Amino acid sequence: MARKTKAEAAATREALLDAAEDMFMEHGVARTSLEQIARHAGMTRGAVYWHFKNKGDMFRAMLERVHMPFQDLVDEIEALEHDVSSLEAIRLACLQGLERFDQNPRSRRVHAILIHRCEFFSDIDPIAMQQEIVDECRESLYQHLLISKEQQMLIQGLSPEVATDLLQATLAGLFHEWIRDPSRFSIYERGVPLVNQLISMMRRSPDTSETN
Amino acid sequence: MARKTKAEAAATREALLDAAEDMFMEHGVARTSLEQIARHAGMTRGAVYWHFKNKGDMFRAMLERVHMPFQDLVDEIEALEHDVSSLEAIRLACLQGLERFDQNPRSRRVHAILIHRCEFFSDIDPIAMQQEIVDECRESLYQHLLISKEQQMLIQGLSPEVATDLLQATLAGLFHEWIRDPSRFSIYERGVPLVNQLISMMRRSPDTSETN
DNA sequence: GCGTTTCCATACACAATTGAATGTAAAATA
DNA sequence: TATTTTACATTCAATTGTGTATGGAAACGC
Repeated sequence: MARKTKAEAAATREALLDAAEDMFMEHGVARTSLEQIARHAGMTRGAVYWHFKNKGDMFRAMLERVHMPFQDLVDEIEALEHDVSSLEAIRLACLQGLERFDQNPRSRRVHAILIHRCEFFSDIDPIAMQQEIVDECRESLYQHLLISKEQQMLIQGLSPEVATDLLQATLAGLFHEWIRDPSRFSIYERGVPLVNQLISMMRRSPDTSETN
Repeated sequence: MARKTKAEAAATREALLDAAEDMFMEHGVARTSLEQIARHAGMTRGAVYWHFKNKGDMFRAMLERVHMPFQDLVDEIEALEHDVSSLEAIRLACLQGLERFDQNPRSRRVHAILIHRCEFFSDIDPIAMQQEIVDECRESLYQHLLISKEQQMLIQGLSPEVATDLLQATLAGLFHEWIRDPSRFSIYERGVPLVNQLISMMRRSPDTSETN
């Protein structure tokens, strides 16, 4: 086989990852062989074993193409329109996140694979990967809700801990419900009223003069 | 091999399912062979193929041992202590469900397998199974929240649809967070304040005289 | 008590993957 | 331009899992 340009080689690498996404999504990770992936990309297993160590390595590379921490969303919001309360920043970051998922089919597909199309294999632990993502999001939420509490933005009797549990659970539940079959509804359209309703129920009304 | 008593045969069937749960949980469904399951139960594949058609059939049987619809919980609540509002019935049913999960290790394990330890295989579609469970729960919640709305139990501006989305998402999110690693926290201890807080935020306070 | 059925072990044939070894022609490099 | 890498394709050996067929002894029906 003729050697390819560096650019061409990079292109086949991407093509292999695209093919992997396709096959993983359609048949599940365990039930797709490297042969199937290679064929679907118009190559052979030789190409796969050149670019990746094995299926686990391929999976990892697939995930790295769409990684997007929640804190980055908050940072973007706070950088863009400053002078906004932390509770409002959270709300806007959530809405922004929903929009991203709604409009980035690759991110959607990869997350669907991570959650519903794979189990253990080789040295990859998808559950641990999900845990990492959730923990990062949760920690970010908690930090901002802690500030919200200090800023007297939360209704009385609502601790930042419970608020975090509530928001995180709601977002996770919505996400899981949606990712199970994204064609059923738009996560954005269902999520926006959900987030707004929840945040509004948690936000202290400014006129009342409650203490703590 | 000698023939066993009917009782003995039933016992080995249960033992095989127990072994399947163990191995599925530990290594994932795809990566455990029927040989491994049989060995772990102290038998051979002959026993497996006698009691079950194949791995998919075994999986289905495993699920049937722990099936528990949400509506049954509500029915139990309403049968036990009648004269309770539908919103309160939902709340109690949720708490009851949390307690069940907390105290039934088999149910916990099987659900963990369904959600995190399997993907497609043979004629089994785990995602569709999850969908069925969620849809049943969702429909039950919706019916009762519809009644709650008619009974003027919900705060103004909260539709039964959004209330359903909210409750279902929260429960699902909590459940997923917990099932990912049940040793991290007790779903009951975290869930009780979560459910109470959410329901209380949705419930209209009785003294005010809002309309609709 | 006798035939039949049941419950399971053993053995076999078959297919599917995997990792590695080898080949090769063009691109890089010097 | 000569040499060395690179980017794959092809082939091979080995493993693993599956479904089925067969056998045997004890339990069950009568």
